[in-house]
Amino acid sequence: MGITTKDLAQLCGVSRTTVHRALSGEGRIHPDTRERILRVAREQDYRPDLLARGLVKGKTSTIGVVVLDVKSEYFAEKISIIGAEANRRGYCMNIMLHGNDKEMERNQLLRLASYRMDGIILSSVNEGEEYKRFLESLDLPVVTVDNKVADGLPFVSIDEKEAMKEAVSRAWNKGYERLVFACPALADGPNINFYVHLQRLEGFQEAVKEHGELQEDYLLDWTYLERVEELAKQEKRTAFLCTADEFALDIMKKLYGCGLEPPEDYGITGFDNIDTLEYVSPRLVTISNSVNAVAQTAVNLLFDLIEKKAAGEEADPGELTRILPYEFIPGETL
Amino acid sequence: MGITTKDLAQLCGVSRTTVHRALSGEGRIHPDTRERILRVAREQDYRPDLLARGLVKGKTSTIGVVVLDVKSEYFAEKISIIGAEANRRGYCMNIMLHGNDKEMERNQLLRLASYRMDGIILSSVNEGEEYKRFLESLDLPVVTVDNKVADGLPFVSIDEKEAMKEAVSRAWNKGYERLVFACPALADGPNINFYVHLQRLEGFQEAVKEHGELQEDYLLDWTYLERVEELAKQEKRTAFLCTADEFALDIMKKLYGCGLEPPEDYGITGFDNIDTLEYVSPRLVTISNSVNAVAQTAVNLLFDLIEKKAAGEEADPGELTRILPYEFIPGETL
DNA sequence: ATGAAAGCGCTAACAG
DNA sequence: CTGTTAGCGCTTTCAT
Repeated sequence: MGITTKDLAQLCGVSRTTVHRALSGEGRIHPDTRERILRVAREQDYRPDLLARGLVKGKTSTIGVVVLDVKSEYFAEKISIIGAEANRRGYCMNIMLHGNDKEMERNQLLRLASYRMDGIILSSVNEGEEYKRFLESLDLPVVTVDNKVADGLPFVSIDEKEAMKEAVSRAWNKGYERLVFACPALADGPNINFYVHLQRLEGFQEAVKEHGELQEDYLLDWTYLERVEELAKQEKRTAFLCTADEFALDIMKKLYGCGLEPPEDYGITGFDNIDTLEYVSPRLVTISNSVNAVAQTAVNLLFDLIEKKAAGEEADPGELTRILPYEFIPGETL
Repeated sequence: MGITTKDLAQLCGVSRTTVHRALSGEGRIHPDTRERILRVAREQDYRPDLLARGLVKGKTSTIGVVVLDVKSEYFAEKISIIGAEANRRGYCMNIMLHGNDKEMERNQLLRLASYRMDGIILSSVNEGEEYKRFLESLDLPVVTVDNKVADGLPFVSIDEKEAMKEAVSRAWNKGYERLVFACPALADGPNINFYVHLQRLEGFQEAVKEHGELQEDYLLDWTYLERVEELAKQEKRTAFLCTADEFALDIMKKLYGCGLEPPEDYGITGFDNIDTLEYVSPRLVTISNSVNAVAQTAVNLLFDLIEKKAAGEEADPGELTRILPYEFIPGETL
């Protein structure tokens, strides 16, 4: 490395402690010596070794963020917000990706813990009690988002189920007679935590039951595009309720190729309200999962927990789970 | 924290060194003691303190990545590739964002250096000799991408200029008589390093000169959408050459609202070939900046430099800059 | 107002 | 094969 406090001490003819006092601004020190030390430090381009500091302080003023990847606007947006808030509080953010790999996720978390992150925001692919214990063993605040790992862990999300139910109701009110639930992602299981998608599925099923005459159908694997034409061409007025905007866009693209367009020939809704929709016509009906609000809430919660932990307090279990409102985004496709 | 090697030593009735030997697998140690120590370590859920290890080793097996943000597919894709390669080599990746803030970028880099990252990949908003010296003062390998900071620094990119020239040529060959260079981003300067966009501008200007009869026009600030209708409706056949797909999409959207569509009413090309284009019709003509290749090359270069540095060797200056080929992506809008 | 000494948790050099 | 010692660079008592 470069120069150390020891070097500075020697250069200034003082002790390391005095150097530290000058640098940290804490403790009594003669203004002159302080200025002298600071000047020399600047001249010598002194930079504190954060590893050493973290080691002795037992904390790093850094929070970790572990997500699937960063390719989806969904995570990207979240990360921006978390990072901004962290910076505002004088913290740093450390992003790590797990790429849907359960073991990788574990390793990334272990690593972050071993680097003494002060807290972590996690979008997990794991779930269950065993994993919950693992997370707790890290012995630092972990706030989960997107996928629920287990009850009792800090968790921030929107009411996915209710959102899907509203989509069904709206389709029903528009006179659609047959609803197709499209979620190819569910075929990737059971290795991955599909909490979100499952919630949406549950919401769909419950809502369909409430409307007796409604027919239901499902597209639950990656060959889903092969069946959409057939489904859209049936007599009954059909709407596709997709659990992600991407699926909806792919279906629209496919059906466009077959000469079919919403809302005339079929109805379709997405989920997530990704930015791409701005450029797509007709405007896709979708549901905003309030990324900003979720991210902001999650990071605030994390800092609450960090402060509580630093103060030696226990977190209030009732405050750990926060379900935020979703927002229905109207469009032209239903 | 949790348990330390000291605790393990006590629990096993051996010295810390022996514990270390068991844990690291290095040095002579009796198989029985090793097994015993490893067992206890597992039982006690021992995890090495990476800060302490980094401190003594002087390296962390982690590389840093500093980019604008993570919202653009461009960075996201790069980050994925860099992360994958880092993991493959047993390294970790640490992502930090500067959000186009020059000071922030400096701070993020300082921080990474102070955490003893082994190397950094940087998409900078700074430039110039002074900043080059700053980067060098960090005393660790830094590979720059996207924006060139200064000559002599490791830099990976595509031939932006040549790409733009090809776009001009193609427009010319298609019979367009007037070319509009659209790059609102240039208005954000001069605080930011617009190397890429400037390169594209230069390419445009040079190419236009080579085709004498070609008329040229420029949209260089964020009010650009206000003028596109007027420009598109002129007599001469007009094509907009945009320095980013987003600008092109916005123009198309705007003109669509005016009843104008490419390629009948005007021509348009983008830059970057972002994923969103898949869902947009008509298919935008664009230029792929080979993100994957750039990222892969950059990360490989970085590891070369890291190894060279570890071996105490000097890097070959000739190998520092790598310009990769771009790819012209045909479509329906020109 | 300054300094000496101890310690964070780990690794490395050198003895035994 | 195992242990002792020292040190990474910083912070934190406790003296002076």
